[in-house]
Amino acid sequence: MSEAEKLKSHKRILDAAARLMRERGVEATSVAHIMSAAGLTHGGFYRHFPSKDALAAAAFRHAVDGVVSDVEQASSPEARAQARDRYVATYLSDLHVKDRGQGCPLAAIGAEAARLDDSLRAAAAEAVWRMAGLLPTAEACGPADRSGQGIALVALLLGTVTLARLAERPEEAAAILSAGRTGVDALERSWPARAAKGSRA
Amino acid sequence: MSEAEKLKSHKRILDAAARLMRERGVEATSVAHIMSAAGLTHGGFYRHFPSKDALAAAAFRHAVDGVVSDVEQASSPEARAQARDRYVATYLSDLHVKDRGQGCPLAAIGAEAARLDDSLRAAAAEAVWRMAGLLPTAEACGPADRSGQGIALVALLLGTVTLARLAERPEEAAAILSAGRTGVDALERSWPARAAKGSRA
DNA sequence: TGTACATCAGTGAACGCGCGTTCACTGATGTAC
DNA sequence: TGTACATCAGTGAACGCGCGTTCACTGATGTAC
Repeated sequence: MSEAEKLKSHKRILDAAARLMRERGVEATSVAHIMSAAGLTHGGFYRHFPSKDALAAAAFRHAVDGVVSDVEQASSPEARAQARDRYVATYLSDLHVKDRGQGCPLAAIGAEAARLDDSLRAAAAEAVWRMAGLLPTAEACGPADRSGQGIALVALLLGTVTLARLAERPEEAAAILSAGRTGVDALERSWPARAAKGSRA
Repeated sequence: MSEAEKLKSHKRILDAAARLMRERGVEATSVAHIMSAAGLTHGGFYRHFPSKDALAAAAFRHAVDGVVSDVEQASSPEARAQARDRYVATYLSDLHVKDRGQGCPLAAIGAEAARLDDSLRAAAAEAVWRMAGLLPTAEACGPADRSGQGIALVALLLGTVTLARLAERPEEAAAILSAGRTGVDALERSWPARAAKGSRA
């Protein structure tokens, strides 16, 4: 049992947890199930993580890494803009609605993270700002509130996929995704400058 | 034990379930806990509902009723428009972020509903269209796709509150709510007509 | 190079606990006569 | 009006089960000499 093999096991556990927790929820996924999916037995779990809560937080960060790395690692502004547009298109795709296990962890378990262990909540809160940082566009004219625009885009994306996952018929899900795309266009096109307190008339 | 008393018990169970399931999630709320909150013991539960799943679906609908009735029952178009604006303002309020137990069930347990019992999923899917029907504005010029606008507004509202609930510090939550408000303004102001397939350039 | 030993990843039985559901029972209700 | 009886909401013990976590053990690794 070399150190390298332990690291491999560790990664398999993280991968399995990140997938299963997004597919079934954090509470509904048991330590034994995760270990079994990683090709191990449940007893060895505590050689890798001090608790299920600690694993949940680590798995959440691991899932975020997998989802945002494409955009974050773009080498030029042009490549980044392209990766960003690809990210939005993939986010609002039929595949993302069906494949919870590899999708956005905020959409899959964000609401659950808010009421479970605090380290999981903190991991999810980090993900909010990390994802929001990827999304603002330069298209809005004038001194746009880019941070607010990023947050609103994350909220719209997350909400759209959450709604689409509730639809029974594929046409309903498609209509919801389409509405989300139109909404994204609107937020990209006309985002205002940072407003004085209370932006509503 | 009169029939009226049974109805009172039934309503107490529904009220307790609707609140607790929104506060703690469906799976994390036990039948015994709900019955105890309703002032009863767990054994009597099955005189009221055939299963916990059936209760979850009924409680979800009950929660939706409580949340949308104000707008749906408005007697005139003017009263309805006012109620709608109040609804949006309340939705994106600090109180809603803190008070999950009385808030929007889609924001609290929508993602969970998508992967649990099918009757719960169906109840949540109904709520999507019901809420989306309340929100479109007449402000957009031309033949706007009102149905899509309603869906996008629900998605943005739900997503914004989900993100705000993850924030640790009150200022972060306030910034997220403010971004959501600005986003709602943008979607109200400039929603296009129903687009031909594939609205992105 | 060969041997004794400490380390520790992984195993699988065991723990105490809370879950959803069942069931024999209680006792108040309302009807039949 | 008074009595016998069926109904059934609610009680609380019990069921089988899966959970997170612990622990004695196994056996391969790598170091000390």
